[in-house]
Amino acid sequence: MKGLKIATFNVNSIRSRMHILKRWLHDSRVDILCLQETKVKNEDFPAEDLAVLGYKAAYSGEKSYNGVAVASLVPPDEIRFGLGDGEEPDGFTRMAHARFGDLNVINLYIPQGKSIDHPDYPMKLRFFERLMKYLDENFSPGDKLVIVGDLNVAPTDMDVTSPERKRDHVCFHEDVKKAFSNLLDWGLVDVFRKHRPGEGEFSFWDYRVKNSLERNIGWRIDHVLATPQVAESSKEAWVDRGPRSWEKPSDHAPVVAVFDL
DNA sequence: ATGGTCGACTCTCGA
Repeated sequence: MKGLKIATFNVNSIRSRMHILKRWLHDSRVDILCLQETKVKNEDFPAEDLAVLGYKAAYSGEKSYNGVAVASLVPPDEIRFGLGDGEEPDGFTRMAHARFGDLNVINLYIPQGKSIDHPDYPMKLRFFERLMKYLDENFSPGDKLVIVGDLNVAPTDMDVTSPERKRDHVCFHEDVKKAFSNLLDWGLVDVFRKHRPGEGEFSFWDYRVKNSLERNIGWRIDHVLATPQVAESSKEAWVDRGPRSWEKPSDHAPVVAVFDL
């Protein structure tokens, strides 16, 4: 497939972001959109609004927190949610695995971790380990696999403003950066970085930092990773800042990558 | 800028 567009977007509540999502999907016509932090129970998911735009959605959410969804112009052949390893939290609202023919797409909302001395931080690191196990058990680097989502880690000094002040941050601590690099070492390529080698390429700008978007004080924590043959087929990648400047923006902007598979 | 602002929900938590 030529020009297959895959995108990831942490919407921070899909219902309060629907006006943005509709406009953006109308304009972008991405083929596969992976959403995080939908913050909605399945019974309240706005599937009909997406269907009107031609998108079929599969979703797994809960009240107030977390929630992932995969919206696509062509529905996946198969989709499952969670890590399925019997461990808690099972990631049911943090991980989706969709298969489109021989292309596998994993959509992740990795736990943020709160602070490095909070129990959620080791839980976050454990989540990465469990993800690695999932990859080992289901794939090899020779398979066609794309992993996208809010991984809640800025992998290098280039991926955050003032890295020297962020060494103890749960999205920049050396242990979580190691977890990210373990993913790459497994056999994944940072597709966004491949196409965008420059500084200041962020996907998240904190609400709490005044005029963070205008000053570009942000983080690159939303990622598109792919196995080598898929990465090799990628044509371009970008952060779409449009939705971030629209009315009632999310903290995050969509990250888009195009593949000729 | 150790403050700040959203979203969802009971007022405080998560990010």
